[in-house]
Amino acid sequence: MENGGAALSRERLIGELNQGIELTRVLETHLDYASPLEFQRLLVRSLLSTLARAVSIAMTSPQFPPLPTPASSPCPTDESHGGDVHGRGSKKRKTLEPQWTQWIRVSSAAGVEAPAEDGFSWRKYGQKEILAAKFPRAYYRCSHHKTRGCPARKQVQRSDTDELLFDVIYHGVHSCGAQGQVAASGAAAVPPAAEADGENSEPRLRNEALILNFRTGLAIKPEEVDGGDGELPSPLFPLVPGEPGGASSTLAIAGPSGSGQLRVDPDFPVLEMDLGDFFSAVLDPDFMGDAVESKQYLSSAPSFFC
DNA sequence: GATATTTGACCGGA
DNA sequence: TCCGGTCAAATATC
Repeated sequence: MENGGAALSRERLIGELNQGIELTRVLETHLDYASPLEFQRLLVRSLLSTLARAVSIAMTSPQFPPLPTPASSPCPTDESHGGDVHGRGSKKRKTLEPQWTQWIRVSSAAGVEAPAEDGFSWRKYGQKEILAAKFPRAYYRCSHHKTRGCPARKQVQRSDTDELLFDVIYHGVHSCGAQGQVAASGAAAVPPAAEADGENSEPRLRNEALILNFRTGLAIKPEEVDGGDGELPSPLFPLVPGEPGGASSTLAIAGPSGSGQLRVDPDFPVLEMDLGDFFSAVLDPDFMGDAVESKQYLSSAPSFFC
């Protein structure tokens, strides 16, 4: 309750640091691809911006609640803590899995009960009415929770203010390494290109492969762009694959830049860009030559991997 | 029949 | 004691 603010700051800090990791990874990827220097420079700039924000959060919120475990890495290096799986007799262990949390806002087409797939296979294990919320919160865990002990979980809750928006909170990271199993869930799975390269895919392509998944059928509406002065929860977010038939799903980012656009840092307005170009360019270096014009890009790769 | 979802109950932290 | 998170039996769907 009274720790809500500090906890939120901590989560935001984790999110910022996590973004820094992802930015570094993307930068590394694009170094491999000998991407334009300007693009690489912007990645570095985004990285610096993210780290600066992390430092700012840490400095303005000096009293973070102590972490229950000494884990300093966002990656679940050891799943043995608390024996997350098959914990008979202990039905609640929310403090045993700090790892990292990510706030995401996606909006789906009207009538959709839940945000579309985010690249992983989830299994719903509970739903709860939340006191302060109009809509119940749904609890999901990775489908490989039992078979592989994957600790990844997520909470999905419809926004009170906008029924088309969903707040998705991710807990933990996928240790199952099954980012490609979306195909089993049907919609917008692995695009032809990704499938073709799947056999020869390399580790460095993991993020690209995941995000390429979202490029298929993804419709982004750069609409209702309205400035604001709030804080951006985290530019890191899973994307929303559209309907197979082309029905649009809208990706929205909660934050000062409103829906349809991503602003990396309020202090760096130069890094504001259109999402459609952003995804098509950043997430697929092969297309950069076509997509990169005079805009700048940065990473938004979901941080599900270690 | 296998798998996924729903839902009420239980547990534990605050 | 309240409330959020999880379990697990019942139910639905494929």
